[in-house]
Amino acid sequence: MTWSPREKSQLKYSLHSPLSTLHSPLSTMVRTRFAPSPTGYLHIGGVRTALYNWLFARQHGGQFILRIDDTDRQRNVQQSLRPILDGLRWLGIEWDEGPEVGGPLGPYYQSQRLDRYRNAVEKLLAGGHAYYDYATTEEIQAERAAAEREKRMFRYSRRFMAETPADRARFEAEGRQAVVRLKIPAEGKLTIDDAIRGRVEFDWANEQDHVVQRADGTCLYHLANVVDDHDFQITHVIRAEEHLSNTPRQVFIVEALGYPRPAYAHLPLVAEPGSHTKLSKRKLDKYLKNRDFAELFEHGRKIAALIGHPVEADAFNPVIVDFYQTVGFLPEAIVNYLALLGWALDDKTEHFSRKELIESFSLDRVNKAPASFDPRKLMAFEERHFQQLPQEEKVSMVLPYLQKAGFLSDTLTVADRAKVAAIVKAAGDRIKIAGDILSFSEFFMTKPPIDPVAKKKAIHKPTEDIELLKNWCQVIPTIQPFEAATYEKRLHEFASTEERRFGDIVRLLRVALTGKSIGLGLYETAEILGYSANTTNIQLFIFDLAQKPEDNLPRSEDD
RNA sequence: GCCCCCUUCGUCUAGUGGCCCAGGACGUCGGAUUCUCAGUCCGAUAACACCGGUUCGACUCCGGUAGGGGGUACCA
Repeated sequence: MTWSPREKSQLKYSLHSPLSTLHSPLSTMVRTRFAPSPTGYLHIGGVRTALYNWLFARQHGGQFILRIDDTDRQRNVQQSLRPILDGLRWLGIEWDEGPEVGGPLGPYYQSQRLDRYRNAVEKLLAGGHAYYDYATTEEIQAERAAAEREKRMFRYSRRFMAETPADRARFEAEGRQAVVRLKIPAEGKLTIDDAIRGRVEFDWANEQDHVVQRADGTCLYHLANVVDDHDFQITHVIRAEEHLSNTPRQVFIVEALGYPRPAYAHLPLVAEPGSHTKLSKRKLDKYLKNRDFAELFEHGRKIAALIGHPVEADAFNPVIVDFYQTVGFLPEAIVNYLALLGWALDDKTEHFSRKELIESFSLDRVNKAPASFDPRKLMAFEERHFQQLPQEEKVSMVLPYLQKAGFLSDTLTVADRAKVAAIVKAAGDRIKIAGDILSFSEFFMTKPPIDPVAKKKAIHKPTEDIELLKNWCQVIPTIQPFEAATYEKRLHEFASTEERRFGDIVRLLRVALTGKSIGLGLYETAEILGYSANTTNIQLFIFDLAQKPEDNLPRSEDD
């Protein structure tokens, strides 16, 4: 069933009725959370979930909590957490409570809350909502296989359920060990009013007696999740759609424990480019076959290679946030793009500042269908946000890349900064990512390498071209002051006396000065390079032409 | 298999019964501008998954089908 926006917004308030009817200060409080498991990287889909939680909390003046789901991995948690914490901070998704921030309800690591879970299990057991089960894994598997053979749905027979101390003693005498299972009702329905999907109905008959505690006493995700959400007073559980099917068992635990039910909002998946399958970090090879994805990767790879960042590293992957941070994307652009991946304000507004997002975000305008990740559109947002940056900020963003690539030393001179500022200004919209500054390396080299293809394109007749360049070198000292405007004027005068097409001269000079066929405007290039580099680069080029005549044949028709 | 969710241009989306022979953005393709590239400007292209029903009228409501996705763990 679908809901009108009005119905939906009414739903928003009636949903978490246990809280809103309390008339306590809690009723107006919004608390959301993002609960990553420490995997060592921040997935772009995870960021979107975190972002929506954060936006929702900020909009309502509530709190955004970061909790670490490390029930499964005790080792290297801190190390695996680092990229996640750094990534979130870089994107400006700050948490009010959680790791490195603390908070009144800590600890914020599941691995440090085990006693809480144990208590909950006890309570479940005491209330008759769970039971000790002594079946072995093999026995369960056998039942499952039998069900499959008979083409009926598997449901555990509860053959080794122990509800009395006597039962327990009997099974234990056989050397069996107990897990704790949920005692799911045999029939009946469960309705969930999802803030995004509307009303969703489940049949208890389709649920399993899920295990909540292992034989060794450790507990499982769903139990921990529910207990933590309650302990942290989470009012709105906003998470990916993959959890929708798991919600019944969580609601079961919620009710069995007598907790108030939080509001649920299940977000559509972030899918692969051009598909509706969940975007995965592990399928880089597959995505690289997608032209747009490959282009983004390649763009980043070039930058990374120049700054000595390992491009074969696991985290160097456009599915992972680290990629964008490494090559110099703007957090604002990523946030803007991701906000729109599954949500829209209206039929035209696309460009949002963080503040605007906080003001206009709403759960009831979140879409239901999976949204595929479009590298191209992300890039478009990056371009737009970068364009709007003040010159000074562009310069500050770009400088570290020149330093990392070894074009500038760690201690910057005023002249360095001025030069970079001039390049950034002349580059205009050519710089889209901070790392793009590295495509203007010619300004930082005493002898820029000459691109053979560029050279071939610019050369017509080597001897005449050399002659032309020599003549131009005679003119250079007369360019006073040595600036773009005067350079342009002299060059036009020069072109008319030489009787060569202006475009040809420009092309030739560009290669002579920079070694490339593409670059900034020629006059600006000349000005930034300065008087001496102008003459020496041209002389080096002439030398190159004279040395390797075989390379300098005029290009043929089919070139 | 069973359960749940989803379905508007290639992609992100607007659309809450007549405003829609469907609007915006990215892309793509043309064209203009410039010394290259980027940008900018102008134009074009392209979608309501399908079948029934309800209604004077359906992208919008209902039913079904198909397709896609998720779940079904002593993973999270």
